[in-house]
Amino acid sequence: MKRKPSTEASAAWIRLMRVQSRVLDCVEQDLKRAGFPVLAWFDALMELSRAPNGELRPVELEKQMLIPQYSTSRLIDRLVDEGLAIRRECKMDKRGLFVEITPAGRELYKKMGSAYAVAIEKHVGSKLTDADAAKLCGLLDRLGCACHDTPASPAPVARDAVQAR
Amino acid sequence: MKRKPSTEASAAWIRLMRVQSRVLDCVEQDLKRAGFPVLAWFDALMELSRAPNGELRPVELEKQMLIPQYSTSRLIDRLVDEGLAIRRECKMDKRGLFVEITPAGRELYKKMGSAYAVAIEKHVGSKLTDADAAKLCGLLDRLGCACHDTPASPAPVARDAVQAR
DNA sequence: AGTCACTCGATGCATCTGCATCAATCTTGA
DNA sequence: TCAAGATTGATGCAGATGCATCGAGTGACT
Repeated sequence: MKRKPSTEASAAWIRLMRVQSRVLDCVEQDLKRAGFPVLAWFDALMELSRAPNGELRPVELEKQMLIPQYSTSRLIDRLVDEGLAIRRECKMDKRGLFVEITPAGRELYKKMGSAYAVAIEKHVGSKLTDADAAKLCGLLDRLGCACHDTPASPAPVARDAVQAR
Repeated sequence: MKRKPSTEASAAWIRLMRVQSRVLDCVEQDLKRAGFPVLAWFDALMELSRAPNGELRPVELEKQMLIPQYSTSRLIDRLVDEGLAIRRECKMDKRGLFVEITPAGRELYKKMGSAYAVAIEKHVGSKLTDADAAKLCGLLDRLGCACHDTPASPAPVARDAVQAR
């Protein structure tokens, strides 16, 4: 019944953990050295700037980013503190609110996007052929069926939220 | 000019982040539900129990686990607090010390190992053939090497040469 | 020997995270 | 209509993490 994991499966697990940890670290360090905030901020700004009117309910942001509710709440706190977003009243549901990206937020999003693209190319793109990257995608998808991203996406950088731990 | 990452590379990056986050979460939750501590403890106990005499210098542990120095120091604190390891004097180098796994540590390592193996099989092994797992290993390995620090980036600050650990 | 640069491990501090819980509001159903 | 329950977002608290720095010890060079 409970077959032991094969050596191949174990090896894949170990590499999955180690390689992502290392690659994430490299990318985050590159961005940090360039004076940018953590990737989670970028993800949030991306979701907001894609949303109609540049605004979202926190609960929507939470679903997009796959992070816990309290985490969303505090992320919004920080974005608001930095003037990258504002909280707006939600008239339809007085429990809730809207978070709207500010011009400063859009500007940071844009600049960060370029640096991010460079970092991804440096730490991922340059090490794999497109065909191998596609193969890697296929294999990874089988491990986590929750990633329905269209590879045919025309966007330059990550068009989907990048999970920052 | 900075070449943009291909869509394939971006997709691979996104999946690498999301899938590992998700799989790690699944495995950690399985272990937590069974009453075990976090995986970092297991990793440490594994390194210790593999080492000759069941003891290692913190600096060695740090290299094996790829975590920062202070993180190692505090992980050892917790292991010692739980009676899973002890700190021993190091006569060869009075700056340093040895960390030695205790019988309780070995026992936890063993029990946790079984649960861990089941979880890996469930969340990784069962989803890939051995051949595919091997292919995945090969692709991931190519991402793992050398994150060399090129200060060639046009970014503002290029201060410390922080090496990713 | 004396100096200087370096390694090893610990720790103070600020921040971040996970967990539990809260108040306010909405929805449901009798 | 009103009570019961669910949903939304915030927060107090404990523990974890990142960063910088410290003190002790080592090793090399003069």
